[in-house]
Amino acid sequence: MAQRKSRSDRRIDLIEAARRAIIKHGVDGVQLSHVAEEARLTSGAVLYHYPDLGELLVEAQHSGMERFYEQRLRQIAALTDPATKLVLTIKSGLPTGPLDPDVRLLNELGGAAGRHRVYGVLLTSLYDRQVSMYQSILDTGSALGVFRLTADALSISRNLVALEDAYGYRITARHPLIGPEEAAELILSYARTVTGNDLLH
Amino acid sequence: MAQRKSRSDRRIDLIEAARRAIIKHGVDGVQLSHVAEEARLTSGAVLYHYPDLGELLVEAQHSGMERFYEQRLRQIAALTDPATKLVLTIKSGLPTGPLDPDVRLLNELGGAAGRHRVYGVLLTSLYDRQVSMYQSILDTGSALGVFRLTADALSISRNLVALEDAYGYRITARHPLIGPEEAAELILSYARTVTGNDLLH
DNA sequence: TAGACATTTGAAGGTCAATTCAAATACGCA
DNA sequence: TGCGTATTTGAATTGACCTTCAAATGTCTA
Repeated sequence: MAQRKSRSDRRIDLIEAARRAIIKHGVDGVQLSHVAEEARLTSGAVLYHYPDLGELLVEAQHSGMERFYEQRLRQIAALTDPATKLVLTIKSGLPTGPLDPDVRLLNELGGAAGRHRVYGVLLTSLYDRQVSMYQSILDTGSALGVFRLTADALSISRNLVALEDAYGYRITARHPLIGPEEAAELILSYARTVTGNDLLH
Repeated sequence: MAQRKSRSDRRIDLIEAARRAIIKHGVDGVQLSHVAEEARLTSGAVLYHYPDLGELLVEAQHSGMERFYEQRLRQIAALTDPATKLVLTIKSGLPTGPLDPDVRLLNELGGAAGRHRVYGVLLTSLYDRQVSMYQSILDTGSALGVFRLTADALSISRNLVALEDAYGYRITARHPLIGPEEAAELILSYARTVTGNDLLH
């Protein structure tokens, strides 16, 4: 028998198991048994904690997104220079490689968002928060005279997040010429143009 | 009984039916019965033409992509002015709204591309061709002195396609503030900066 | 240590989808 | 018109998954 765990501990395990299962089989392909296997439990045990698999999947996606977002915030929290901040933020939005689990998970949502309203809402809220993140960096840099923006900070931020997203897809799809470094360079090329800053790294 | 059709006609029908089914249920959620229903046939009839559902789905995605790409080429074929061409190309890469079937279909691939190599290859090849499309417009405009590029045409093209992709996702996910017009404006704002052209439309 | 309770298992059942195939049906062609 | 063949149906089989639940097992506490 698998190790017994408290309700809350087990739920955390199950959410992680669900994340792995989604990455392997897709939001619309995951089965109860996949999650059970990832968690090293039987289907019955999973059902005991989450009578509705759909709810577990939504929670898994939600927690995955939060983790991704908070990681990004944490990475720049200590920094002060807007240019350094911007460069690091761009890099933190890209997968480390085709197998990066966080980005893989987010990518699974792309298609599902069009079909399941919940996922659309989740994805939209993540996008908006990431935009705000960039916007505050750009505004600060602008106020300090480090950046000379060629367009409003909101539009630039929206484009920056959009670029991250798209290259995330390209990288997980294994584009032979575009990996994490190349993608970062492409986004930086945009960022340099619109900020008028060299953005050295 | 459903109308009898020739092998080739029925296969075309089935590919269209599969496209609709994928949009409704996702690549990993489609079932034989879904496709049969869309085609107004029984499962047996579908199996008679495509013994392997997986192959039908790949063909459906493939043909959907080709159609999307050729539509775009056709739209700009008659135009001569690079600026007009660029503007129209940008618009033709965006969905008409959250329900646009072509973009919905493509979006379904995003997640699957990380799991199924075939889909990754398909998606990558579409991306590369779209990049070439932009690149040729930029090169021409540059040669004519209409565009004054702030970076190499390849990088700009990659970013333009990336932006289209990403806003396609935002729109199908029903972002409350970003629709087809707003997305076009955002991409145009980038295009204006990097081409030094007003890109009026 | 014993009893109570929470968690997990494993088996049984029902449902649903894929698959197979013989029979029916419609079409092309002699 | 009638024969032969390609296409489609419908029913039967099989297998997979979900769901339920009684029993087993571990943990906590009195």
